[in-house]
Amino acid sequence: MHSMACGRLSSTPILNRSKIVPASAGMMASCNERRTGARQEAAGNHMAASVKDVAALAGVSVGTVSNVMNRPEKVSIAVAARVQTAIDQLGFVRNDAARQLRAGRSSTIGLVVLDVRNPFFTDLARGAEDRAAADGFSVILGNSDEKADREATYLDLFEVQRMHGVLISPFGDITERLRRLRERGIPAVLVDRTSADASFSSVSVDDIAGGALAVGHLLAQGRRRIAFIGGPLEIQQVSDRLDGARTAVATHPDATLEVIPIDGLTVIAGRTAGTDLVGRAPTDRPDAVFAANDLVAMGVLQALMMQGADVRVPGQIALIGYDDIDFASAAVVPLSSIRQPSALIGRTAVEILLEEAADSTLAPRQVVFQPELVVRESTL
Amino acid sequence: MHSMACGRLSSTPILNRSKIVPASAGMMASCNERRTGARQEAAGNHMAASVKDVAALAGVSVGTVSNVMNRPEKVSIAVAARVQTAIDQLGFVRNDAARQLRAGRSSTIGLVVLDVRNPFFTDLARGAEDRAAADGFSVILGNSDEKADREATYLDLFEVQRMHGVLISPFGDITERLRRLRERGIPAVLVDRTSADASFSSVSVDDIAGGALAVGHLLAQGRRRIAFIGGPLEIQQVSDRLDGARTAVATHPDATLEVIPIDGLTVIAGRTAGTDLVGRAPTDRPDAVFAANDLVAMGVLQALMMQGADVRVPGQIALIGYDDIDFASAAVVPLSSIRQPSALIGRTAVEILLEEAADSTLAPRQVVFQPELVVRESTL
DNA sequence: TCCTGATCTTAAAACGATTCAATCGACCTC
DNA sequence: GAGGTCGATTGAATCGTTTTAAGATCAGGA
Repeated sequence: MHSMACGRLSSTPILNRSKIVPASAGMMASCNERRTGARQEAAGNHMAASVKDVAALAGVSVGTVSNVMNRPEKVSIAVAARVQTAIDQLGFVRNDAARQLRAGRSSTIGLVVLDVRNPFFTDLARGAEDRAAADGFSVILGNSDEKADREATYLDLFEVQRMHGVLISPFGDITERLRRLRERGIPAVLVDRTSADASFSSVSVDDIAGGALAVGHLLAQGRRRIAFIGGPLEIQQVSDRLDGARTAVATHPDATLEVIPIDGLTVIAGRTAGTDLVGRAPTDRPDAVFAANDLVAMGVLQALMMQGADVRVPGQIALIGYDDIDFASAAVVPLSSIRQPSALIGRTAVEILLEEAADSTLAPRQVVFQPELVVRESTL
Repeated sequence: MHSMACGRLSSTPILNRSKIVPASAGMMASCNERRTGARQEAAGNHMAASVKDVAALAGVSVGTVSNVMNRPEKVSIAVAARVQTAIDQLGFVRNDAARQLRAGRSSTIGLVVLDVRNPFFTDLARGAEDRAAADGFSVILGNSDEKADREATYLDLFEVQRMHGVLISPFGDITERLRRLRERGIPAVLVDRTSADASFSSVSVDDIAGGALAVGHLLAQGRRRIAFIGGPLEIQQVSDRLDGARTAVATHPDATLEVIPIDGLTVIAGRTAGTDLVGRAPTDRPDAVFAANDLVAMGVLQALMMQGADVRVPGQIALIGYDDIDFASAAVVPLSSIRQPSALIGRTAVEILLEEAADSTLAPRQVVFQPELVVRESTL
């Protein structure tokens, strides 16, 4: 491990069938290393100062130094000032490991999300961080990437670190694992998912309401021949959104709902379904499409707007997505969508977590937020 | 903090001018809370077991228990088995705070990235995690979101946690801050950026080469009237890519480079520039476009492929982007792009970091990787 | 003067894992 | 059987902070 030579490391594997040509032929990822002659000032490492050093410099006891930092009201202003000066002078920074050891647990909250690239989760994380910071807690973020082993690795890490608590959008069934954490004094709150047996608190969004909201909007715009494009239906979120769509359609006697299943929530799958619509006789087409998420919606939009396709959005077909990702507003025709209150979910989850961490006898709670409709050009 | 009432929390602020309609009128984000009657099994919290408990149960000393976990070769098989049984039986999990306190520093590496939504950084993080795990280290991820205060908050956290080391794609000029960390024994390695005065190791990608690679490919495809769309040029990455483009064009006496500046690397800006091209007389149009990144390229593509526009890609205009984001391959016309070896950067950075953590006298190194060309339909 | 509080400060005992010098056996050799 | 060697095991010291009971100092009232 100590002899990393330039170019010895293997390159990233190629992920698809595209032709790849490295910049300098012969090496997948060649590298160029430069070493500066300057070396670090020898032994600048003057052993990080401890409370003991601060106490000595300020001429007080270590207990007083601790009080200055944690309960300033217990110490006279004169002494506090003297200690503060010493702290600044030595550049003292508290050793959190020692603090945690004494405290019995960390003042950090662990958050594991399914996909850190998804703006929903980053916004959620932001909300959690903000709320945690207000009470002096930090949040560290783990990305399970929908892989059980990665999820487990993070939970292990959080356990040895004796985290204050854990927020998680679970991938598999991990209630057993979470139960064990709770026995150790580490509470957990589920985000974006509900706990099957309600044994853990959760904060989630009502996807059924979201589906009803989307289709209700299409109906309110005068559309009647609705198509739902999404799948696979095994995904809870997808089937919930479809259920919502059904309930909305049921309120209009003359409205119909066509379900067009696809095999994944991707742009490509959406485009395929969209191309299919383009190929139909105009009278056979729906006059509105509800896509299970924004990626699918963008695929559909691409197909409809393609050169040669004679379908106008929203003229002939109104289109609405779900999730309100950044790209939704940057689409050729800005996309209407359903937005989830991501940051609010994060904030609320932290709030509940902190309460449970403070009082482990609290009964679990299930909080369900309602999504919001974002109207843009694609449904006007 | 102990009395969170449903609905008391304020909703997320609205980010753009879109019309927003909440699902249930009157509340921006209404919520629905359910409380289960069941309460936690009283006092299941049987105080987490410590080495002492394990030692007692196994009938050995604490030192031996520690040896079983950290230097199994120093302990007889019989005793090791006995201790392991005790560990399993008690569900013992090491308290990392105590371990760290004794060790003097954490076995965790901190990583701060500019934008956690950017696949480049998540791939980089993945590479870093994998490499770190191989040596028994963990990586925790912080998202500075290009905000100096968030960046500073993470560095503070890493300092009190006495991290083993820090990887960072810096936002502002933080060499002073990093120098302080280094004095405390926490080395830092810059990723995706080079250190101005070479006082820190860095692992980055050669954007000039990337620009040359992109345009070289266009020229090799027989294109001669190249346009570069990107901006603002103050961004180092943008101007480097443009410089690379210039050097490539200079190798062909009959090739020309038109620079079309835009005010941001967004889909919208790209579409505006693209619409401009569509408006030109066909003979005034370039026959190839190099967009400063994939978002811009997608905007350009949208404009060119729009209903009514009579421009074919790659027929009339070849198009290449930069970064190879997921969307690039899912575009209407799959987009050629320049890929950076993200995971490799992460791996290498960890490798260097671990070396420097082991030997603080090592001179800083600058490693520069070469990007790769990914050819798809848009340039064929 | 002495006592009573009030206020501020101290010293020592935790917290839990690691480490290292010391000890203990067991076995071998002379 | 004494001395030596080697491996396995022990136990006390250690890391840096927080906490707490006890101590010190001072002011004011009896």
